[in-house]
Amino acid sequence: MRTMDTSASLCLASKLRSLGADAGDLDMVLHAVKGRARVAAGTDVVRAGDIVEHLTLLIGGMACSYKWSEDGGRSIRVFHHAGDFCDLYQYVLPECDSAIGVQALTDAVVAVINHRDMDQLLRRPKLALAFWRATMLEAAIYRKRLTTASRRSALERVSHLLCEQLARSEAAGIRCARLPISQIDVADATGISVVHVNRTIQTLRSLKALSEESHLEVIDRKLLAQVAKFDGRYLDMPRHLSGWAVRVE
Amino acid sequence: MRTMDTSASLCLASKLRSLGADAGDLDMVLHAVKGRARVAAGTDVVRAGDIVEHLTLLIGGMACSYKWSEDGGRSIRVFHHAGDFCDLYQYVLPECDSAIGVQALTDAVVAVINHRDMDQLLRRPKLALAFWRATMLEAAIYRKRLTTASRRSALERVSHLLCEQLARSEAAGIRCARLPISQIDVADATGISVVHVNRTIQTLRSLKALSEESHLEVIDRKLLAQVAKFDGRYLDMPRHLSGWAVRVE
DNA sequence: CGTGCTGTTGAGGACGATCAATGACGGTGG
DNA sequence: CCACCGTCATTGATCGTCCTCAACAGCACG
Repeated sequence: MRTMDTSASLCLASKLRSLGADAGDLDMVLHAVKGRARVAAGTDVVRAGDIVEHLTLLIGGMACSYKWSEDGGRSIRVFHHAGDFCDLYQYVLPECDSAIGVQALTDAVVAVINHRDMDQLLRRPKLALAFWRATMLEAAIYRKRLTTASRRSALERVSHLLCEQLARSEAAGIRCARLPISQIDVADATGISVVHVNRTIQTLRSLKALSEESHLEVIDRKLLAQVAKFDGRYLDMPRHLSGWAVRVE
Repeated sequence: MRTMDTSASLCLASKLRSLGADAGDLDMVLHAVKGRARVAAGTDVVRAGDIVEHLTLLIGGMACSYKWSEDGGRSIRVFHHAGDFCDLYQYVLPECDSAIGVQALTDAVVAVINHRDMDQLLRRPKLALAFWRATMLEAAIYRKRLTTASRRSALERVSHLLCEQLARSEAAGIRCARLPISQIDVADATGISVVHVNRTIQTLRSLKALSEESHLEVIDRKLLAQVAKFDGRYLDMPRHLSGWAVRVE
């Protein structure tokens, strides 16, 4: 394994294993992963509009997929955590939605898998299913957000978003209550105005769910989850597949 | 082909072909399709909570996937048209989200493919990719709706929903301006209150985009698409893959 | 020491939810 | 045939959430 360091193979391996891949599968994937690189916070990992010939893999740090809407606003579709594939959809549906960009929220580490190599990897049925599941997991996130987005109050939406990111960053092995997300990011991800996001966050602070500091730091996860009506099971699929112990909150 | 009639094999075949499957793939799939059945409008095709051992295929008619939310309201996640798989996610992610039901909106015809047979089908790489793409197409719908849901006005959301269903029913080979959807369905799908959906539809009627009758009938697609800021390209992926001519509106 | 970005606060107003009632229509049983 | 019921569509009135505009404070940056 010259092309990958330990942390990289660790986060990718645990992810794929949890999706049902076996040891042989993992080995093939790790051999296909190329071009590890550092990206500074705030810069684009995948530029909107580029035609990509490879799949981008987020090894470390946090990023977001966004799109510019007609009216000039940025809309964030989803956040990415260590181990996530940033543009799997580009491989599955080439030429579709190439206007999506991926931006690093923190200093990040990325790697790539060429689409040509993906073709080979998918000849392994279990691996194909694992990749399929990865996209389904993302779809489950969209579905969940869809119901929360159109039906719930700003307080619920914001706290649900925070719960989701916290749960996912934990699933990626990072246990940190502070999220590297600005209030503007929250606004762009929820569709709520920045001003109202600010007031909402202040409400969460007064409830003692978030810290008083100006960055986003969760101090009472249980309360936050309660406010958000957060039920993380929709993210737990990997745990089920891999037969891990059910999480005890 | 004893198990399927012409229309059934037609709609399924054209769908899979557009997703990249070849003739041999199609043949295998058609052999795996079993148990064709009629379902009356209003009844459940897939009962919420049931553990299904097969994949349900909508051959004819229209249906919707819905879920009961905590507060007793019904939330519609997505509408299904002829040729759609109703519960592909159940195969990919067993035990996840089994609380989703599928209800027929019109008299419908359904068939099934056993999960065991799916395992066999997926050994064919092209077919696996085709199924993967089918779920990605659904995910694209969720993504699109996510941005419209959280950012746009009721008028845009409702008209966008109508445009989407019209485009999809046309993609399924049905060219009919009348949609078999009640205002309640629209409300449950958009997250807007029934009362406000009604007022919104009246606005669309006064704009001459919808007919004056009490059912939903589109009389000016162009205007509706304009109001909705509808760009159907996110649904056009099958056309791209199959190299079909680009649709001329 | 300006410049730009993020966070914060205030005031006014629009959009859409909610509650409540009524109408239209088809089906069902008398 | 008609009274009754359930479902869906429609209308009015009130009210709350959240958007918009506008201004300012803190902080990092050159």
